Amino acid sequence: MNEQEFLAAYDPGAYPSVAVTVDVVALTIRDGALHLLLIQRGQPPFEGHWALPGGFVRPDEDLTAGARRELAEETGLGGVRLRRVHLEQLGSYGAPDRDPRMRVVSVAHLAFAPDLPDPAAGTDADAAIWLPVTALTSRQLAFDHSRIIDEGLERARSKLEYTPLATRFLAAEFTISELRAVYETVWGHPLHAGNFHRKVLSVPGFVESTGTSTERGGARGGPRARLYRAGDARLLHPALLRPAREETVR
Amino acid sequence: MNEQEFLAAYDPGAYPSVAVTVDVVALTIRDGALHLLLIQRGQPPFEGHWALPGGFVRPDEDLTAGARRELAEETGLGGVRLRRVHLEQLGSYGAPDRDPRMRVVSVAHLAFAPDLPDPAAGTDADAAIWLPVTALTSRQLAFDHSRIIDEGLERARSKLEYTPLATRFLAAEFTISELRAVYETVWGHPLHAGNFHRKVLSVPGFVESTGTSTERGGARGGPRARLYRAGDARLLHPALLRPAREETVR
DNA sequence: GCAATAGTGTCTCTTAGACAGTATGAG
DNA sequence: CTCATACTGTCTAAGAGACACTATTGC
Repeated sequence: MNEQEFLAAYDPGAYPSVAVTVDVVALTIRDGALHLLLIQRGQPPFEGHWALPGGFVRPDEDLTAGARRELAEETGLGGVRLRRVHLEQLGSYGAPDRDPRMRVVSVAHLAFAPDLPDPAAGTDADAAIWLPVTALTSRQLAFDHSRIIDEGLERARSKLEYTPLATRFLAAEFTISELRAVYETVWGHPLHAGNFHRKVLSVPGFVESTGTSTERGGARGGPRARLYRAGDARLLHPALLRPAREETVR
Repeated sequence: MNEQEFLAAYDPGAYPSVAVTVDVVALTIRDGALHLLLIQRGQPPFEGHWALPGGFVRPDEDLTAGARRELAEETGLGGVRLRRVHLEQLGSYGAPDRDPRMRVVSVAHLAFAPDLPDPAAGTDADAAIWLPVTALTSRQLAFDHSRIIDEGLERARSKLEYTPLATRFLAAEFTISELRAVYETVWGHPLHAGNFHRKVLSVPGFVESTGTSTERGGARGGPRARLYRAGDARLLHPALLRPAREETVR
């Protein structure tokens, strides 16, 4: 914020120009597994590789608005269903050599979506799919998207601890078991059903009862479950902490 | 990531160009109060207003490297002392109208520094000061820096809960009381000395004993305090949670 | 009937926090 | 001496997690 800016006011070419993109790590749960929205690149560089949905931020749109637009384009979603998707900024990635063509700073976002239909092919011809995150290791991802995804997944795991955002993976009404399945899927390990149940109901504002129950019991038997919807809490207190593993702490 | 990019590979003028700056919310503790590094702008827009230190990211530097460079320029720091400063990315701010001259996306960073000398006037002629954060309300800040500072302060308060970064506000060796003063200053309310003491020592890897003590007791009497240095933990487990206030949760 | 599930009760261990108490050392 | 401070002991309440148990449903 010095002379350079002053000059820039009169000569827009005097500042170092950078391309800014928005990318989205969009997560959903399908068939009991965590899935990630990816597109297959149709052009070089990284032609044929998988990449995060994203694109250049437009002149008149905010960063988060750009991310929401990109998500809408790739999923074919709109209106109410898109509004149920949680979207937050994840971080910016701007290593000078991350794109071989030019200096690109990517503002990555993180999205939590309820189970969505298969992506409609967007305005562009790139193939888009929901890919299980367990299948990621064998894929060659474009740019530094592998790292962005890693940080997005860790953010997601962490967010489930202290926010009620797990409900964003579910329909408007859900059972405690379905909510538990979200935690188990995102955290990757089983939880104790009874303790989880009591814990969720004890956190103020996490869920509120609808007064109704499911029409049927579980697929393999069991009583009908009560239905809940998301409560008004924005933070969980006390939080639902993952069991701490020593290796993550040091 | 579509045709536009493909074109851009051949015509660097085809993508929407944006200026990218790095700004730094640099915090330190002086005289028992939390201080923030600000510079006074010498040019329009917002001439005479206070602003965060920052500037354009250079073509061959990473975002965080740019933030560290800006911090070094404004504080006159270098070498070992700069390396003791904690620096992390806070978030990016890119509302289309945040800078009246052109589209600017700012990648904000958050820095925790031990008590530093008064800023040397940097390469530019802008005045730089450490301002107590309590004095911020009466100041007109440039751009959206007021919001960036708010989010930086909240991030700082939150980070003290689950990371050992409070030690970054202190010298390499410190007493438990000094550490408690950091928490009290950043969180803005007093803590129980005895319980804090026991809690800090019980968290694995938070602090480790140096085996030495201070030369003198406190200014108003009392025994000499043992000295500690930062331990090897990167996360505190269990965390030191702020007492939850209902209004922050809803 | 059998097996799986929803939901509740109870016990133990850990932790947070309130409070008290002792030793030390500056003024 | 006085008093603030460093540090420790003890008690209580809350919460996490293990385990057990009942009731309900699909097959």
